[in-house]
Amino acid sequence: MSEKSRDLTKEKIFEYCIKNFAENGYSNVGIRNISEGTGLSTGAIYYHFSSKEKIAQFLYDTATGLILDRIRTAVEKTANDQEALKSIIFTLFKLTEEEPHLMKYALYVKHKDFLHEAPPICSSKPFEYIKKFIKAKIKEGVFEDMDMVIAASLIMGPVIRIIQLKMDGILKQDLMKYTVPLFDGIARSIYKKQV
Amino acid sequence: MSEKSRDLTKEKIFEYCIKNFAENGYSNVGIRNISEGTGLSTGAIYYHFSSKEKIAQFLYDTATGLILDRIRTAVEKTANDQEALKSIIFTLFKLTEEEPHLMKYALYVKHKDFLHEAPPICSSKPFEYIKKFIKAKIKEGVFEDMDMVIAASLIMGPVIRIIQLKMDGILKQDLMKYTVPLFDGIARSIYKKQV
DNA sequence: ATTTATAAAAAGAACGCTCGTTTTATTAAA
DNA sequence: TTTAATAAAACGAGCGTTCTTTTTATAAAT
Repeated sequence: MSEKSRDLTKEKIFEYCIKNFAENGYSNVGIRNISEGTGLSTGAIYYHFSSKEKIAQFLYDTATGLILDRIRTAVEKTANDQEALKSIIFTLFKLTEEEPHLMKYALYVKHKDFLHEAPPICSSKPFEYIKKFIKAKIKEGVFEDMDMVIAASLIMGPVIRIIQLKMDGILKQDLMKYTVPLFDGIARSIYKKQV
Repeated sequence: MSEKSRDLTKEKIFEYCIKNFAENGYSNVGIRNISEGTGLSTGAIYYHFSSKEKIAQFLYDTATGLILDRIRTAVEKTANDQEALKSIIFTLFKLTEEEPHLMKYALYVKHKDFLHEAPPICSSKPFEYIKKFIKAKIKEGVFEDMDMVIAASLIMGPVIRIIQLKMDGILKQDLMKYTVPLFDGIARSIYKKQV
């Protein structure tokens, strides 16, 4: 069979699983659920993934990869430092609105439960990228000189928190509207005072 | 049997479950695990809790109650506003160091997966209390006037984030040492400028 | 162009195991 | 003697996975 067919099937599994793992929890979604939801047989699923865990692994890699791509593209497009951080926040908010399942999977699903090799989400590709970004800004003197742990928490903490509020259904409004006020708040805590 | 005996058994189950649910995930801890871990039979467990879900419910109520108590006590002991927020942060950090399983259970375990009645953790007792606290401070003019969602995220986001870093094993150092620098950062973003 | 050979892909029944729970029996306390 | 508490075996359902069979696509041979 063609490569197209294989990719199509894998994509079907990806689509269904990322949605349902995030929504119902990894343990609450069985192979038979996936089978029903995708219209594939258990045999077909096991032909493409040697185990349920391998599906989760594939989801994890794909999801973190997609998020990283979006962030990197956003940063590379911006000219100045002030805009870069704002752009990261905006991108994450937009991604949450556009692909809530992707974001839910990346932030919520307890990967440690079933992915024994995977690092905790805070050490995943996108977060590592942002960490490097922060470190560079401190070195350049754009951000106040402070402990990396403190800086990373002050910057990403509020962003993740507000995303979770949205994903929990507490926040009904469009996340993107919060970009500027949240950025302003974060900026006060980390940007160097211009005396 | 005496009430003491009943409470002792319940406590044994509580101790074992809060530790293992947080560590291994609700679905990965079976009744037989609990039985082995506590030295009780499945019959004994089901005599005290009519279902596994009821255990989780009990853990949730107890854990959030304990955290709320600690926060409330801390706030009530402090005299001025500046100290109150710092005290909340310190208390949460201390609690993380002293009772990591309690904190892990409260922040990590996906309650929605099995507790269909329970609110998301951000709407639990401790968080509601802190929300009220923030709202009051804004009204009093201590905190800058801003959207509640923004304020809550700017304050609790970094705190939760740093706690998670510790619980993930990324942060090795004592959390309490981060109280002051983190508070200072948060303060810059929310306290009213004294012009 | 049609047939045939080969492997990829999918189907679906079956297996063994573990789960949450129930049942029945036994022990300890009042 | 009656009830609270524990023990342990048993039940049915559902799980992840494997196995065997059938279908489908691809390419070479006629």
